[in-house]
Amino acid sequence: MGIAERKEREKEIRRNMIIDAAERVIFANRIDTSTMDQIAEEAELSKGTLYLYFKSKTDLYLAIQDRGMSILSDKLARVLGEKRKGIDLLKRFGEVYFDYANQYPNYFNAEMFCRSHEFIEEITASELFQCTREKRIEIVNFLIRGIQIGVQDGSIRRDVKPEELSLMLYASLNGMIQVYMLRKQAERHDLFPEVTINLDNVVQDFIRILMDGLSPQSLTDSQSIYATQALIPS
Amino acid sequence: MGIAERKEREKEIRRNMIIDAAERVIFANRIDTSTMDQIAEEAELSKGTLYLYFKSKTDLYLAIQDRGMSILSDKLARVLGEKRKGIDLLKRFGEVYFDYANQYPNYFNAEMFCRSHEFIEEITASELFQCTREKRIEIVNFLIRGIQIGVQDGSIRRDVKPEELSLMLYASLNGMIQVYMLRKQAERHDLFPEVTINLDNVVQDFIRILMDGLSPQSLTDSQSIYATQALIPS
DNA sequence: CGTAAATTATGACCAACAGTCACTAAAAAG
DNA sequence: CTTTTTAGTGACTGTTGGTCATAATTTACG
Repeated sequence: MGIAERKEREKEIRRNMIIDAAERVIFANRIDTSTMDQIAEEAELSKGTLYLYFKSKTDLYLAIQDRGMSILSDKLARVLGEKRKGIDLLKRFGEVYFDYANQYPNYFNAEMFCRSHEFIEEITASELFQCTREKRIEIVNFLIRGIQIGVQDGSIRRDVKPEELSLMLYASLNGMIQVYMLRKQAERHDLFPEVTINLDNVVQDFIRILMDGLSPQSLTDSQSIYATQALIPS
Repeated sequence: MGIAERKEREKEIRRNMIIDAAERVIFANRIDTSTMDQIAEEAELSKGTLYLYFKSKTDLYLAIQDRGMSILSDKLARVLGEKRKGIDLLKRFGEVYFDYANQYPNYFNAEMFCRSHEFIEEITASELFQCTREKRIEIVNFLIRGIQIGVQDGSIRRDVKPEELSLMLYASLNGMIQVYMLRKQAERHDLFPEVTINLDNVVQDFIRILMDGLSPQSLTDSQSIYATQALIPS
């Protein structure tokens, strides 16, 4: 039975080599200007072989995204390990996500691309999509955990619903970073030099404003965001 | 010289008919599965003619996006006309943007698509892009105006920088609505039925949390988001 | 008018590219 | 050594964005 296992391993290695080649090609250009022929050449394989390992070009990009999600998930897991107040955990989550996007802009792009195509049949059907989806759920669960901790230790207002708030944090920060990345790119290309915003602080400041909105003291009763008290999971 | 003017008008009309046809085709499917041949047939013109009016398929989509931006800009201008406290203006801006996205999901999609391709040479070079860019700047200026009003009437904390905050509001809400739209779509297709978040409230709640973060009372001095006091434009 | 010039429209054609498949090569099984 | 299974190949196909020589229509002008 050793042969089957060895073959399995070899297949995995080859698969990863293809992804490596795809990253080299796609990250140097863009997904839409990279061709499967280029990737095949970079991988020193024929095009047909790529299709033995990936259903489509999109599927291959999904695999790239998946690598990114793994990295991000690991980083966030480490944060959750730090013993902090809930609100500080959330802040750190935000900062870590931002750092990640800066460190791996190409993975962040892949994430954005895949998400914007998320509900296209082709993608939803892919196994890889399911795989990434689980990672994303894991990430959201980290957030939820942080929120629960914050509600219990009193650093986060008690009227938030963890599931909803986690979505908000993820989605809004996502939008912020997206715009941040675009502007950074514009800066690099010297487009729109008339715009002079200190980009590097603006994401940080956004995180702080959001955290302020989540602090218990920010809230007068009349402003309570929810009509009914949320059930706080134990 | 009346002939030149009439021709100009006729050209404009034909141009708009092409955009109409393109909307019918693209909104019924998606940009990437719609072909120029389909659009040409829908417009009852030959494909070559489309290229007399638009440089490329993307350019045509840019024109569609532009329509959306006009609608949005008008809506926001109307809000600014209402006499309200600054913080309430911002809240209304957010709600109006959200309503807009619900009312014209296809235009919102176009906006997202075009923005994600914003710094590709082909797009930046287009006149249409410049046109839309001006509208977007206009929109951001509405926000800035609202923030300035709020700072002056005391409904918004004084330490925010209007230019940066406007970017934050736009970008983060954008991210929120993006995710909202995707989830809505998932709901419609009955994907992931295990996720049970009340989507319709989550955007509203997000806006409220953000507004809480912007209220003057939300801030203790030690939490001041900016190390140095921002210059408040008169 | 009628004819030349300019404008507008056409659709056959081209190049690029994702994806396929009949065939070959290599490895494993017997 | 032969058969069977698995892995890999690259010429080929269908589709599509975009082009261009040509045709139709409109305007200018003697």
